[in-house]
Amino acid sequence: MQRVRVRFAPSPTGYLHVGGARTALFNWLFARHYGGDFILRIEDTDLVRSTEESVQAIFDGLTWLGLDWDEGPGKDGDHGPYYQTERLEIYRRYAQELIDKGRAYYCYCSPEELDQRRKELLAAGQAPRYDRKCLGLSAAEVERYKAEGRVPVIRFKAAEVGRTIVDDLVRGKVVFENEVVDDFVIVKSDGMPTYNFAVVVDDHLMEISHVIRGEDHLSNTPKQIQLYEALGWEVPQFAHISMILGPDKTKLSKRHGATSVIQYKDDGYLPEALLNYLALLGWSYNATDNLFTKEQLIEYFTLDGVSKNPAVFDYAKLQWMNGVYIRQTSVERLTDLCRPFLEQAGLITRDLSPAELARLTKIVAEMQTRLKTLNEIADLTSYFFTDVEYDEQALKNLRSELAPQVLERLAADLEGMPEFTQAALEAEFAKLMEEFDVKLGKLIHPVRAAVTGRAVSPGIYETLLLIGRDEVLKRLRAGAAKAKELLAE
RNA sequence: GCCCCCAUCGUCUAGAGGCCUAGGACACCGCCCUUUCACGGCGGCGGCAGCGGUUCGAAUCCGCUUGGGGGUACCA
Repeated sequence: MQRVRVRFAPSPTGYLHVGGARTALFNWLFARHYGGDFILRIEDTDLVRSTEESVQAIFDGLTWLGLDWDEGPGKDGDHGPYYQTERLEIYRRYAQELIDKGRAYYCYCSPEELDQRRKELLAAGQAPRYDRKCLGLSAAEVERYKAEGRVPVIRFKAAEVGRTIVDDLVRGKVVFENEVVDDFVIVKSDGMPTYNFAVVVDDHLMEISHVIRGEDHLSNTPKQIQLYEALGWEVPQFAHISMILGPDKTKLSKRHGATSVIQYKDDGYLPEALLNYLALLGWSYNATDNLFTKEQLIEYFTLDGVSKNPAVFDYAKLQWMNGVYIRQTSVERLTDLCRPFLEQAGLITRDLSPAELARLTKIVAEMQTRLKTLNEIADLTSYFFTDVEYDEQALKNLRSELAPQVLERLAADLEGMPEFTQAALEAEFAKLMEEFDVKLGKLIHPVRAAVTGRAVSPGIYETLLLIGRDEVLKRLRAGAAKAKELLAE
């Protein structure tokens, strides 16, 4: 078997989309599995839509996911350059070769004219294919067009009979009648190659062995195969993976939720979680496993496991998986990951003293089983850093005859306690349980409400300890006052 | 319009003619654990799009219908 060389070839016209990331991932896994090369190529021939920021977004997204490339921008190999706009001379050469071979020709039809004729054909119920008006242009006609100031495109002279078969690794043999492919443009009037042309030239010159890409490219493949054949080149292996859909089964887009890889980072997803989830969209290893490390994915990934049906992006499952990875990671790393979110919420500062960091780490540890995404950390832990604000449920838990008594009594006892420890707290609550003759829960609910302003928090002892004695006393007394106030109403 | 792809629980999927009274995961619903919320454990709900074939036997093969997706650009 020849050396495996695959590529991810995005066009830099926006952020890195999760669909693109999934294509990159499959290519990357394929390369790593077979010990081949993963190449990154930037398809920036659309001068209008391509931007520098988008190129950076692609780098950032891939890097965040840990998808490193063996050749590409910033990593020169023997097959560069890796930006198509830097390869124009190459495309020009092969376009000329096709013209010389009689397999391509200049076309002076304007977009407006083409559009009109296309509409006419459509209206007549016919396939909207190019009518070859410019195929046999005489020298005089060419001169006339030039005099009119027309700038030509170059069209490929497609086969008119027979059929082109795409032998696809995931879909099997797909047959296209050649009569359905018309003389498509290979070089635009601005001198840029079109996608179908550049992709063939580059994939050949870069010695790509397998073209793994989205299913939206399947219909273009016969054009590309005809180009390979006209140029006398070997056709690579194709594998078209299905699309990623939104919950309404249409192509995934912004209105379905986040589609940008970096958006997931900003929303508090771990890269390994997104990676794992993406791997499962359209690929599976066996009937039972869902969780895979990157190493396992590399070991298990083959095209056999790729399914043909489109996959709906399931935010709920991604979220569950993110929770799994949050629980799996170390508290230290989790703390580091949470810090930017807490900083952004204004709950902590960028620089923390060792004591502050130690406390933060304990707080994060308490949240580890409660987080689905990192960005939840701020809301879940705000009362550890700021004054309490009672929410509705907390107010309810405070509104009882027992509450003020319990809170005041507890405050008094805690103040005089020799040690503020979990054991001491447990003993104290046990004592109060007897004194007030109530179950533990009856005690805890108002205390939690007073101390956190919430009905939900970590275990009460852990919470009290993390808030600290002085602050606890303050909050208990404030809570007692609030409770009385509520009763008076 | 024409061409191509796809079709198993709500979702991702296992299933490559008898192992399927269709398995797993997420979601959902119960129960257990429990000071709340999570986590965890246990259980439940729920599907082979329809119709015709082929076969002793079909989720699995074939055809049609229906539904969804993609392409049909001087976008990629």
